[in-house]
Amino acid sequence: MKVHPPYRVFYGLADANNFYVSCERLFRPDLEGRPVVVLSNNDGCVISRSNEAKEFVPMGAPAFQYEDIFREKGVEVFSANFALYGDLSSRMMSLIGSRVPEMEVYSIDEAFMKFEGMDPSDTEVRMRELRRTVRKQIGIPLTIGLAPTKTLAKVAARIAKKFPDRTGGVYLLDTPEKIEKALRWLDIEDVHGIGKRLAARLRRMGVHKAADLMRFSPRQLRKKFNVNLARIRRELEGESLYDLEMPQPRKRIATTRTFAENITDFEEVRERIVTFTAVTAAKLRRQGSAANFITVFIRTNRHREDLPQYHGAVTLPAPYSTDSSILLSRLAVEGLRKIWRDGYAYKKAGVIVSELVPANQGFMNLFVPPDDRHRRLMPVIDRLNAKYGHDLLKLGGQDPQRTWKMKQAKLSPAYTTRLSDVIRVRVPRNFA
DNA sequence: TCTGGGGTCCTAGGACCC
DNA sequence: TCTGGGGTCCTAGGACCC
Repeated sequence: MKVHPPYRVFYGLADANNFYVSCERLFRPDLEGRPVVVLSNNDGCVISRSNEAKEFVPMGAPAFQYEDIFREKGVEVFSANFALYGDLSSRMMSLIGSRVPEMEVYSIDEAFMKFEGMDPSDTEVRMRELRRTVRKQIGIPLTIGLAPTKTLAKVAARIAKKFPDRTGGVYLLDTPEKIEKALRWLDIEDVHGIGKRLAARLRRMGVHKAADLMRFSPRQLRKKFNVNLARIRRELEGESLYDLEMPQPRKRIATTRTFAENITDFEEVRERIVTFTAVTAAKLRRQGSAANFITVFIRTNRHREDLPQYHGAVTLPAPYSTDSSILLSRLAVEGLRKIWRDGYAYKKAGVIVSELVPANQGFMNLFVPPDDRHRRLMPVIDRLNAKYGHDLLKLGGQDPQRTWKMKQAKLSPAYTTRLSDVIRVRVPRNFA
């Protein structure tokens, strides 16, 4: 059922270009026009690439396999600096939010917008202004797509990004003709919600472009694949099914890490698990939730076929809904003891809390009263950590020396969030 | 030697109930 | 002898996203 114009509602997608790389370039303008990549935790794999680097580094590439190429091509390499990216992201989002009627922060570098009852070409003009403002005030280059549905706004943004010269970084998909042309151009795996697996199955059925999906009715797609693909098809035809979403509390919160080295010692893993739990509990408190279950897992390096493999996981119920670092850590260590097997080289571990409820109206277990002391202690810990840094207050189970560290060989300074890292500008005496 | 982390939703299949 | 069928809940695993 094709939806015809005039479209009353338009969705916009504002998408930062190569966001992490753009954040690094902000303080290193000399890197403009040069190949730059940002690596994941532990300097493991490539998670952001400048346009120049995209030519020879695939997304997700293991960094150690590309060291020679980085050297040859003169690629500037950065360890991920999430404190910096998070801070720039929230500045960017507040600025965007102040310039549009409705916005949904979709990810660290993307926001959906909604425009109702407005003239699309006026909106386009405003989006070009917004793009300039963000570039000027935050320093981050944006791409913006506008269309009658969220899925099409993604398509529009992709076109704007692919043809910056012709679009000026903003593209409006506002007529059936333009939409059809876009869908004939767009590869099926580039449709939002269609991943590698689904794309492979679709291509085997002769669906190579987004437009080819229209040969199947939503009912057929639902039957052969799933409801989601049926919805995607309808959205691609201009029928809006996905509205802006308001921020919801997380249903699960996790802290997991790959270790820089293999660990065989129980005490070392236990210390990390306690730290992961403390971090998780702090995230829990920040969103005002309490958990009913905690999952702990440990695993060996799955890429090492020459070593014996083991993956252990266990989920334990809390005696009552809790956000206490102390109680959750106790449970986590109890779980770790259950899954621990001597003789393996552990490479990764993590903690996940689930079945979250609002902290102030948690389900009470009549037989195990919540420990009120923790309830008063935790906010104190959070305030002190916020004020003096995360390493100040630790639980008994954490190593006060913090003997372990992520590998972060190429970390940039925390320019915007740590006073000692703020850039100093020297102004000549006779300036201005 | 070195291969990320944090989320969401959907589906299939088993258990159980009436 | 006849061996139903629908609903619900739960879980594991798949698929997807950035």
